[in-house]
Amino acid sequence: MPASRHTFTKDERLRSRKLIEKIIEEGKSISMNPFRISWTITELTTTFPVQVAIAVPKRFFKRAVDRNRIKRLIREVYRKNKSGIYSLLQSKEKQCAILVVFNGRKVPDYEEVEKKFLLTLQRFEEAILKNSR
RNA sequence: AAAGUCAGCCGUUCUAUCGUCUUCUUGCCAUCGGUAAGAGGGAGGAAAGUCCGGGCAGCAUAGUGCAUCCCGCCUGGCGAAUAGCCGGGGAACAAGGUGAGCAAUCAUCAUGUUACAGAUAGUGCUACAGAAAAGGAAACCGCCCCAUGGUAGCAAUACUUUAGGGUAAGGGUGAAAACGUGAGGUAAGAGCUCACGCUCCUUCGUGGUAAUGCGGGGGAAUAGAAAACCUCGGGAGCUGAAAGAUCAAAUAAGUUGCGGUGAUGCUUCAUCACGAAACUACCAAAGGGUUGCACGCCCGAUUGUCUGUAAAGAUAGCCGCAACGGGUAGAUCGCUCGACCCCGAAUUAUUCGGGGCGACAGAUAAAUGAUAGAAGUCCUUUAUCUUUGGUGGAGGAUACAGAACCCGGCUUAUAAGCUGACGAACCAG
Repeated sequence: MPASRHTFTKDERLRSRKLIEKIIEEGKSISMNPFRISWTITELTTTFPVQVAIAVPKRFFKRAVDRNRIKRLIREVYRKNKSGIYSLLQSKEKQCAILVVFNGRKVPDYEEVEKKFLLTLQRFEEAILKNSR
């Protein structure tokens, strides 16, 4: 597994309706403005340790262009900074399904997303560590 | 002129790094997939709203009515199209020019506008203001008559108070005041009467493919809005890609239970008897279909075996219903070229073959991207030169917006640029 590469292929995306429903029903979550991460430790059908889905609510962003833009920004930041989570989960030999929700009201720029999402990811890693003990 | 408004056209480009979906080729792992590399392709004029019309798919389909939805002047062209667009014409309306008329109004000219069937089928509505807002209703001011009191006057009469009545001409309110103008008439007035005029219906003649125009006769009515309901005419079977198909059987086979039929009546023919054929009814005996509803219509087992003297009964088969069973947000297909044109063949409205024309993203919790830099275009400012311009510097702007089965339209959103129209001044009055 070439963990150093910043890829984001089909298998790294969370594409199963069932799993998403499972996260919403029984997953744990942390919030940190403007992001919210929900996850559940489960077995996946892929060899990657994590599958991610990104959601932007239609309530706050009526136009599809805005929603697409936000999703793409979050995806880029995740793609470039996912290695920490990967190595963490691989060391625990676990797999995880994650749902990222953007709760802001304005379309952010790249710098803002990078700064805040990285912080959120850190909190997420800490939460995983706590839970596995 | 400039700003601006409206309509149409157009809808910037390149490089680097890191990524993404898809097709093909090659290598490796390995077996129908994974992975790596390379090459090709990867949002729009509206992809949007989902407002019309189709293709395609499934289900349904004798027929009629009701409901629901869509369309609404005529004609020619394009078109699959009763959609839409373009051209021509008709009608209505608007503010103008010219002419006729006492006037209302009419004729004509050019321009613009029109979801342009019906408000004279019916029900309801018409804010505010106003006395009154739709049975030809309504009396605030005004006008007139009669009675009565007062003042002035010799008197006629004039002014005036109060009560009753008449009056829709005038004023005022309003988007709109219930036909308009002129004359007669009257106490004052009024379609009360007459003439002319406006609107609608009908009939005859005539021009036009038609919408409809012109002329004559007869009749009726007189506000607006049909984008309030509605009426008339024309059209539409219903549901939409989460359609639908396939993935070992795929809500099948099979099993069980319940109900029914098996075994109704009548007519004709035939026989010693058994029987045969057709019809009808309960709605059959249960049930099903007609996919919004109703009427109506249609489908639907009735064929054997056994027991019994017979009546009848049992059962197979068949029909219907219910339960069990198997499946359940996974994969593949649909899913990416065509409602196009020409020729030939078969054949009778389709198929096959060949050629041409124009297109050629195919994702599925959602690919087509992110970051950095540069160019282009436009604006502001500034410097300079060979000054109606050119060349530099600095700063700013670069819209609306993201495919979701596919087409043809409509509607709405749009920076900058381009094109056209309107729009100032001047002249005249």
